[in-house]
Order: sequence, then structure tokens, then C-alpha cells
Amino acid sequence: MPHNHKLIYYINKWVSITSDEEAKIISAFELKSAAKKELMLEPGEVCEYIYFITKGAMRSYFVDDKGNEHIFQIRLENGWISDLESFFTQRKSNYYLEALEDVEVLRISSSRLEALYEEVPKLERYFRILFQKAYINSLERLNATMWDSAIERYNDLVKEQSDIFQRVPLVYIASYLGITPESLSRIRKKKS
Amino acid sequence: MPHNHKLIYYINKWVSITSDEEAKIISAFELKSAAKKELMLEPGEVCEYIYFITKGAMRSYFVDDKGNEHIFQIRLENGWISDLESFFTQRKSNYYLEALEDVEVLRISSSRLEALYEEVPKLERYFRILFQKAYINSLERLNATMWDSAIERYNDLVKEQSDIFQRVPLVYIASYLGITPESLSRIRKKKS
DNA sequence: CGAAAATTTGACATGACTCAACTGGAGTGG
DNA sequence: CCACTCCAGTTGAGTCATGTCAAATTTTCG
Repeated sequence: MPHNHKLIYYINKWVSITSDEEAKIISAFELKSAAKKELMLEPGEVCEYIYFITKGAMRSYFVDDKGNEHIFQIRLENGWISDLESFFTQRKSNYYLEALEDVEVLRISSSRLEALYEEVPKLERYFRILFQKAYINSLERLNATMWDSAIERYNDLVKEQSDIFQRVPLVYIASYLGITPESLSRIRKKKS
Repeated sequence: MPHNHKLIYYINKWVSITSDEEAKIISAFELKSAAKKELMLEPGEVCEYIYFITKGAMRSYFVDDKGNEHIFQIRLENGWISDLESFFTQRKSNYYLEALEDVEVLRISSSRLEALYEEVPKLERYFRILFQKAYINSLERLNATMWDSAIERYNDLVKEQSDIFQRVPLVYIASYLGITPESLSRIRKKKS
């Protein structure tokens, strides 16, 4: 299955599009690949694109005053990644976007997406639903971070995304969970 | 200014609508008022509506296994509130939606909103933008909860929403910040 | 006025962090 | 293909921010 079709497949899950619209969407996205460790965005730049990952894994992270990395998102194939804040406002980003593995992505620029919304109004619906779900999700993650222990959050992640443990170093997963690598190591020790 | 117009005013900030569309939107929402402490949603019910607050303040919260309340959102006038997860999936909610003051809201049901999206496609755009912003916001709150101390989060809230301190009991604010009332009290003591 | 709710205070407990050292495997270059 | 380095992961000891529990005080509101 060509990469473009994966994107269409996921859009079609939520809105039904004609083959004409499909063609318009496909032609609006650019295919890009990047090697492991390659950066697609650095602090100080404006995040020009939103990315749909067709192959591989990516992370977004920022570095605090003390030089510590904090991982914001980890996304595998068929997920979207970007710095939406910067993408949407066209202001400078504070984040890095990095390939955790060799990746292939479909990307679209902010202005091209705006134009595409006009050409294919249904896409607005797709993104409305996408952001709505992402928002709900993020509220749940917020809830868990506030009220569940690190152990519970770890267990939930194992249950819901066990695949990332095979593919992403534990240091990164720890940061994604909001804990130190040491704590994660101790949690995992107790489990086994 | 009639309540309906406030809603239109906020929608118009993001998408320009004709007076015809305006009329359609206005007629789709119902005005409802509730007294302080009144519940608009309880666990076990499906959240039928999404609410635009025109007057007053509301909160959403859930009660954990040990019987502790955890506050999810606090919203003042001109904000939206709902249990989106339940609203969107039409499954049972785990949350309470409660009026913190006497409130007036404009509410719309899930099915009515779906129909309205068809009648006024631009509204889809408005909600796409609304959820996008809400998502970005919630990610920021997540970040702060993971990586900032309670003191920093308190200071940020004072800076960005100082109005809520005049109107919402500290117990609730503490819970919203993800800390105990005792901790909040101690933080505030140090400040003064 | 009196009851209930909100806030404060104190003593103590604890989950997670910090820092430092150690282990083991992966990758690299001679 | 071995030796060396580097990075991820683990382990231990000590610390700290925040939580828990209980009681006292203040505020709110019927």
C-alpha cells in the first residue's frame, strides 16, 4: 500500500471522501524521509509543517533551563506529530522534533493546509475530530499525571502501547511518563 | 447584550458568519440557567450537551475509589464546558458538572450539533480551531504538571487567571492544580 | 445564632528525585 | 576482530517536596 493511501485510509475512518477529494489531499502532502536522530524542528524555528508518520517513530521534546530533556510526545507510524502551538500561531517553537528511527512522513505546511481546507471542506471536519480526540486524550493523560502514581501510569502505558517498549529506549519512556530513568528502572524491577 | 450574541461574538472572532448563519446557530442553542451547586451531569449519565457559559462559573470533577474529589476543569463565563469524551462517544460519563455560582448557559445536544455542522459548515471550522487551541492548552498544562513545582504552577495560575481566586474556593483551586488544600495553603502563606 | 464548609497549622510519612558509582551491551576504529 | 568508548540501564544512599492525618480556627450561609 503506497504511503499516501494510509493517510487516506485514516481520514476515511472519520469522513467519507470522494476520489476527487482524495486526489486533492494526496497532492497537497509531500513525502519526506529522515534518518534516525535527524531533526525536523529545532527551538527558535517556526514549525512549518504538521507530519503524518507513515513509517518509523518520532519524538518531540524540549530542554529546560538546567539542560534536562523533557519528552512531550512519542509517536509511531499512522500518528500525527508537530508543534501545534508554533504551527498554528506561526511563532517560534521551543521544541525539537526528532526521528527515533528512520522515518517516512507526509507533511503539509500551514498555508497549504489552510488552502486545502477551502478545497476540501470535509477535511476541516476530519481535523475537528482529530483535535477533539487528541484533546480528550491529553486531558486523560493530565488526569493520570496528577492523580495516579508513577507505577499506575507505567502499567497503563504497558497495557495501551506495549509496542513502544520494543522500539524506544527506556530513558525516553521515563521522560514521557514524567519520571526519571532511575524511577522507571525501579518500577520495572519490582514488576519482574 | 443578549446572551446569544456573546456566543456569536466569540465565534466571529475565528470565522466570519452571515446573519443567516447567525440565526441558525442561535436557534440551535437552548438557554438554561442553574442555581449554585446544581448538577448538570452525574456519573452514569451520558453527557448530552456541550455548554457555553454566558454567566457564572462551573467545574467538572470526578470522585476516585477513595471518595476524593478531583477537579478537572474550572470555567468562567465565555468558556465552554462538557464531558467531551462522553459527549462525543455517547457513552456513560464518570464526571460531575456543577454550577459553582448561579449560572446561565447556552447548551446544544450532540445530535443537534451534528445537524448544525451540516447547516453551517463554517461551524466545523470554529470547533476545529476551538479544540485545537484547547488541545494545545491542555498539553501545556500537562507539561507544567509533570515538570514544574506546585509553587510555579500556582504562580502561573495567579498570573493567568487571577479572577478565579476571587470566585472559587481554594479547595477547588488546589485540586485543579493537582495538590492538596494544605499544600496550597502553605504555598500562599510563604508568598505573603 | 449555629452548623457546615473552608482554611490553616503541626507532626509525621513517603514517593520520587538527586547524585554518584557500577554493569553490560552496541558500535567504532585501529 | 579485539579493545575502547559510549550510552542505556541499574543500584544504593540520602534528601526533599508534597501528601496524610488530626486538630484548631475562621468563614459562610441557612
